[in-house]
Amino acid sequence: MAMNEKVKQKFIETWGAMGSLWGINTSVARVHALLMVSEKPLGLDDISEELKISRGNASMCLKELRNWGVIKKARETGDRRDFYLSEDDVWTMFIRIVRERKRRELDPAVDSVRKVLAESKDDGSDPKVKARFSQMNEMLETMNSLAEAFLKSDEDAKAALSLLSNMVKMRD
Amino acid sequence: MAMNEKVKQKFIETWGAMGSLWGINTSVARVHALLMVSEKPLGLDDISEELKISRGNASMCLKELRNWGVIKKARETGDRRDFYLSEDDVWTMFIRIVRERKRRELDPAVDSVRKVLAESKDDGSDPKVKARFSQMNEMLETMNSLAEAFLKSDEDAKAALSLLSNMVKMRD
DNA sequence: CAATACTTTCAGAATATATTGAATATAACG
DNA sequence: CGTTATATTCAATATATTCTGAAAGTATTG
Repeated sequence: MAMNEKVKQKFIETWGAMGSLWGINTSVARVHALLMVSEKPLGLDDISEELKISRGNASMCLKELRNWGVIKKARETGDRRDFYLSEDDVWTMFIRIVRERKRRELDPAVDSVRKVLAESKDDGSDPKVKARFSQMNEMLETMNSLAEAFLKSDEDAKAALSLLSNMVKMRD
Repeated sequence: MAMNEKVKQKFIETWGAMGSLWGINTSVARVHALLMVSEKPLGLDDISEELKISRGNASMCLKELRNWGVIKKARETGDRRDFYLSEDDVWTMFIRIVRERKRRELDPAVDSVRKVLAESKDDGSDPKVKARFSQMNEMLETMNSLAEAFLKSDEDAKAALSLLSNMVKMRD
C-alpha cells in the first residue's frame, strides 16, 4: 500500500517534470499521469484531491488533455459527474502529442514564413535576407511534409516508427 | 534601404516568435536571426543597439547560442572586441538545435524513468503502475536510440533527412 | 420548470521566467 | 604589472505564466 503510493507518486512527478521539459504545463502532465496509472475512471474531485490542485485548475487541465486527444470521457449511469480515462496505448498517445505539437509549433511558423516570403518576392530588398527567408521556408516546408506523411494516421505513424526502430536495432 | 530594414525586421521577429513557440527564449532567437541576416560579424554593442536589449542580456543570449553551437566567434586583429557570425547552413543549424533539444528534453526523461524503474523492480508495487513505467521506458528508449542514430554526425543526419524527404516527395 | 449537481470560466493572487544595469571578472596593451 | 577596453555575472526588477476560488454556466432530475 505505502509502496504502491510511493511509486505511483513518483510516476506522477516524473511525468510532470517531463511535461515541463517539453513545454507542457506541469499540472496538465500530472493529471495525465494520474489517469494513466488509475485502475478506474476518475472524476474532477478525485483529481483535485489527489493532486492537491484547485477544482478550477483540474477542469482546465482536463480540457487541455481533451484537446490533445489523450483522454476519454466516461459517464456512469445514475451519476451526473464526468469521469475520465487515459488512452491506453503509449504509442498512440505519443503520436497524438506529436501531432498536437506540430499543430501548435510548426504550422504557425510555416504560415508566417510563407507569408513574408510571398510579400517580399519582388520588392528589391537585401538578397542575403531574402536568401535566408527562402532557406528557412524550404526547411520548414520539408519538415512539414515529413511530419504530415508520418502523422497521417495513428496506424501509419505506428508502422513507420516500428520500422525505423527495427532498422536502428538491426545495425547494432 | 527602408525596404531592406522592413524585411530584415520581419525576419527577426518571425524567427523570434518561432523560437518562442519552440521553447527557446525570444531574445535568444532574435539575436540568432540578426546574426543570420547580417552581412558582417557583429559585436555585443551592435546587437544590443539593434535589438534594443541590454548588453547584459545580449551577452547571455550569445552564451546560449554558443551552447547550441549555431554561432561562431570571429576576432579581428587590432580589435579587442568579440564578433559573432551565424552558422551558414540551415540544415546543420537545424540538426544542432535538435541535438541540443534532445540533450535537454529527452535525456533527463530517459534517465529519470530508467532509475525509478530499476528501483521499483522487485518491490511488489501496483502492477498497473509498474506496467506504465515499463511502457514509458520502452518508448523513451526507442526514441532515444532513434535520435542517437539520426544525430550521430551532422553529415549522417543531413543524409537521412534528405533521404526521408525524397521518399515523401516521391510518393506524391 | 425550479431545484440540484455538477462543470467551466475568469479576475486577481501567487509563482516562475526574462531583463536590466551596476559590480566584477577577464584579457589585451604598452 | 598597471591601465584600459571589453565581457560576464547576478541581485533587483519587470514581465509572463499558472493557479485559485468564487461566480456564472449547463445539464439532469423529480
